[in-house]
Amino acid sequence: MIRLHDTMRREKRPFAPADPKRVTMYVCGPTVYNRAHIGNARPAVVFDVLAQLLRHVYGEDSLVFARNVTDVDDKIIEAARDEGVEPAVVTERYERFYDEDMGALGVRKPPLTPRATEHVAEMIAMIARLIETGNAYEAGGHVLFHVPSDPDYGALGRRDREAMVAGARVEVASYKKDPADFVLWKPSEPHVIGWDGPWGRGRPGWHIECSAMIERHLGETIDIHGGGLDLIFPHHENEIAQSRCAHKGAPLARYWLHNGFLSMAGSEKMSKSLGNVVSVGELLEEGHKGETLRFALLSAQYRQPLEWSSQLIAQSKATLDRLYRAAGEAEGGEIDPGVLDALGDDLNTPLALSRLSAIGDAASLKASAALLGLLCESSASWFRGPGDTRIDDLVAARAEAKQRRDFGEADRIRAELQAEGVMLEDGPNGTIWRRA
RNA sequence: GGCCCGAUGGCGGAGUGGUUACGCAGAGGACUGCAAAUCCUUGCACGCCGGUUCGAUUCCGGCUCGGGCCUCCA
Repeated sequence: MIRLHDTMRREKRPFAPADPKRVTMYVCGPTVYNRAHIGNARPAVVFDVLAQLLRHVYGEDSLVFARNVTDVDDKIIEAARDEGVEPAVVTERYERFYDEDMGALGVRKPPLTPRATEHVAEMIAMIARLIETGNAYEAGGHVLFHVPSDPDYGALGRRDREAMVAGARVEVASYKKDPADFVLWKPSEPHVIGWDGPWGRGRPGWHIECSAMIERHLGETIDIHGGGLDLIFPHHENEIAQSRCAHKGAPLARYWLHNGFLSMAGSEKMSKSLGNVVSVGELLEEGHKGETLRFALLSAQYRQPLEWSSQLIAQSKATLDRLYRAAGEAEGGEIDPGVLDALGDDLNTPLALSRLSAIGDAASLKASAALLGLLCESSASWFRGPGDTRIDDLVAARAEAKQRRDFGEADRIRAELQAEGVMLEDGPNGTIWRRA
């Protein structure tokens, strides 16, 4: 049984898909205008684990999982202009980086990764419907969603209109009927990327992208919608309003999941604008393995805050080393019920990780860890990477020295290897080496 | 200002109305030529003040501190 925390109800409740043969999940993906930082990786990893769990419970082919790519956006337009290239050059480059970085973290690419630019027709159709239903209006070349037309607006973030208006820190555009109204379609100047629509040449607003792509690929009401905590308002709130109003009141999602944030040692949230970010690419270049980073991201339950630090990485590496030793090259085990239970309880990954330590059978350990996307490579490649005959030769020379009880020479070789990060372990079947 | 979340040992982090995980690091021991690895043992905690209770780290209230959202943001 799976229980999930639903942001809409602020409680954990049993998960029951509308159709167990077709479990639908949508997660907000990246806006591709720069490299992903480690905080961006948290939802990718977390929902990857959830996807694996759902596949395990409902069957490999029962999960319909989409993660969008936002490839039209003002940040992208800006980045492209700065570089003097077409937006597609920017988006293609960073989409590829995103796939590489997430791949390094063991994130399986979702079966559906719809791009916004390939769904403009669907967005236009949905906007037109919203105008027909009286939930949207055209003004000053823009099309805006009229928030007061939706009495249920604000349920996800528990926010009333007064609060939204009172707290608004933005200047309200003059063409808005209501300060809370948000853009569905905005005009594009001639030199800016745009599409010809019923309201002139323009481009879609951010929120309508997700609503339209969900409708197209998953349906009107989906089982799970995920994303970061900061998307609750306004992004998810607006998605909900658009979709509900376009679908005669049908709710957009049955369960809303939101991951908590990563912070840097300095305490504040990691964000691009604060500049306290560390990109996944940088961490990999520093020599950290993707799996170590993945383990670190899973060391706290997904809704809890997690402080990112070099110590966290080191602890994760040390723990993984021990697990890889225990797992060895075993194969074909059964998934441990304790691990399954822990994951089923709102994705309690730290508890699942602790259960891993208690598993005695190596094959079962490996199978259970695989559910978390861990211990997926062979123990040998984890510790040694590509073979190295020079090290093998030195190890053999040391074995010879030990044979003639020349421990001075043996220790000298060991120290030499240690200096370059190669650790030796003498066992009953000879010496094995590994990289630190 | 409004709304929301968190506070557990040296570090990470679960969980629970009463006997308090697990991992990392540390200490002691076994093993080893010495190490490493492994195994055994071990020390260390539930922010503050009230309340409810036979009993609270766990429930309730207040406080302090930290964080998030209210603008693009995972």
